[in-house]
Amino acid sequence: MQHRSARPTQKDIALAAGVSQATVSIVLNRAETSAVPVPTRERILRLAGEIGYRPSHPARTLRNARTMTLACIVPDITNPFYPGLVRGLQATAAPAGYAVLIYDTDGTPEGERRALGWLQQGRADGAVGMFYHFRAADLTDVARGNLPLVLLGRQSVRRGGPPIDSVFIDNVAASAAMTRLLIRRGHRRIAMIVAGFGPSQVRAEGYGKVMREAGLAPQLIVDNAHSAEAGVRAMRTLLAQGGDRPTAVFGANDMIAIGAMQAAREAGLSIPGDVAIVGFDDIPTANLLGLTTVRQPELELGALAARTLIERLQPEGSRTASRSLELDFEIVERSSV
Amino acid sequence: MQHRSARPTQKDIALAAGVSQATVSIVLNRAETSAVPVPTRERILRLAGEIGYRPSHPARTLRNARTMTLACIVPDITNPFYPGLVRGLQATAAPAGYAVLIYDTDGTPEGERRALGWLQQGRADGAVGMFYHFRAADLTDVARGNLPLVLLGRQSVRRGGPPIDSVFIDNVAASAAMTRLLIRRGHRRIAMIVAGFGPSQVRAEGYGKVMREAGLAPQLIVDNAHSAEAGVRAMRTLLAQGGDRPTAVFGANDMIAIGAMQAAREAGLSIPGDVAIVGFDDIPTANLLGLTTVRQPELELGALAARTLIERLQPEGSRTASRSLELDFEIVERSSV
DNA sequence: CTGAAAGCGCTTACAG
DNA sequence: CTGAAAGCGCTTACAG
Repeated sequence: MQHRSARPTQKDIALAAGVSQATVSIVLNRAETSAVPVPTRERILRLAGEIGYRPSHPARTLRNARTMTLACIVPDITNPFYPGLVRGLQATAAPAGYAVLIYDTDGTPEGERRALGWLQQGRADGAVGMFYHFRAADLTDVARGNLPLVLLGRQSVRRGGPPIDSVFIDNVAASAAMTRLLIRRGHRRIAMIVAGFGPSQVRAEGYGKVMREAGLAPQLIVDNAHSAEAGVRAMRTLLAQGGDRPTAVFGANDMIAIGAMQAAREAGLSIPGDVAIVGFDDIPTANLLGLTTVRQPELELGALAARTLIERLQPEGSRTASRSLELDFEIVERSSV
Repeated sequence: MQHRSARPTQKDIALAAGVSQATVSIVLNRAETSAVPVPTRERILRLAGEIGYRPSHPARTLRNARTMTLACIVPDITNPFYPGLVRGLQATAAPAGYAVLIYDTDGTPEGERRALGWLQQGRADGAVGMFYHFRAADLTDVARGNLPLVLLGRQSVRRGGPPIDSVFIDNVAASAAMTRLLIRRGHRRIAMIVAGFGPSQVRAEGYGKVMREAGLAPQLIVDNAHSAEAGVRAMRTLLAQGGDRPTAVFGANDMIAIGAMQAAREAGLSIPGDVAIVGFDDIPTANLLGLTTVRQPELELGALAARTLIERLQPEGSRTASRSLELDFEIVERSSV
């Protein structure tokens, strides 16, 4: 009962059909009916069905040097931005025959290193990933192993080395636009809550630029995570400033912004009456909470990343130079401003 | 530049070190220093480092008949309940050397069939999954292929066949408890919004039982998804009932409940003043929206599923009978009641 | 038209 | 102490 009924192989079919294993392989894989006489062909197909034959994925992988698997490397799968990305990725990958391997790096250098180690073992044919702690240069090793990489977020142009593509929205422009919106609404004391790494960096850049251009003093609160908890902590710090506290707070992502909203409400403040709060990403919750934010088209980003990766995996795919693919963002105004 | 620098293999190291490939394998894999003389050993290890050797995962998989991969099959990764589960799964799987493959079935029979097909190709050593359309009996084929399965949700006891484990909370008891809470708060007209499949079924059972015991008439609104959109649609239907409309609405999961909240607010109703709303799962957003709900410990469920699977994959693991592992739920009261 | 053979990169008995 | 060989399950030239 607990017995391992070994999975049937082509050899088993060949034995039953009285042909060679190679013939079985040909019948099962090649469309051209020409080679094998129809009766033999049909006998083989019938037996394969009866016996419950399934091709061995590991064997095919070794033989064909293709895993038919794409890896997706994310810092935190529980941040709702990423499941949307994964879904877009998978929706494009699955019809093309690719499975999706997920690595949650937890946003740590060790996690990212571990993910790269696995990639280098040939677990996937390509990867799309968001790295906080590695730059394109660090990733060249991986890409050199003939493993196409699509990075989320813009990358500096590299010369030489294997192509590394990227898909992204213009984070600097988006956070600049959001900052301008706040200024237009009359805000002068605008703080931004960021983490010291990852997407926070470019987003802080757009914010800082616009603030200085407007003659306003940027106020960055740096926490160590892109989470709601980080937002709560930072917001409490801001509120402790008393009378000088900002009238508007920009979270580097929606999770941070939502945490900030929570902390503001706990402190008895109304949004946007006492303080305006905005975020970045447009995760589903943002809509429910009325959070004004920057919409990133995560499904499209995932789908585009998958398409780019799959193109690279075509025979001629490695010929073209690195591509930087930019999608449009959108400022979504809701009730939190 | 675009050249494929083929990945180095044990053969390359052997060539450089002047030993056989088998010796390289032994040095790289076996702890016992005994067999190979220290200088040879060190030379091999040094060369392996210099040459940038990484074991080929596909080759190991074929040879060892183990993929070191666990599959996770979910109906909708964008439902925030599942990323938490995935995270718990991965946090336990990764240290044990297992990668996690994600399949989003979209809750459709085709999606589930495709996932099972992939499993049968030997892409993973085991799987934890939530199936809407297949029952344990349908899954026996997969399990018979010596692929351990951990189902999310209680399964009817099966006799014979390979063991299929399950991890779950008592959904019937949980929805019964939630329904009792609403009754205790004085509600009499309590409706439940469900999908016609998946976890909705057992949850509707607990609700119906308690309602009838209390002499109240159950009112089930059946939609075809466990999404916020489904909640919006169903809530609009309920509100169209006018004066007889329910004073409390129970969503079969939090997404549905959140949709219902949205529709209620759009209709100008206050929560819980005009209508109480409760959900099921306790996704992160529930906390932010003040939704009273049933807490499922998703991280623990994921971790427990991973541990159960990994135990099954041990040499003696297939000996024990099927296990049904129940975790405790918790009613989390917030402001929506 | 079909079979025998090589080989993908490993691990593991088995010889010497 | 180390090498030669077999084999995991496939695919693909290459012979006949």
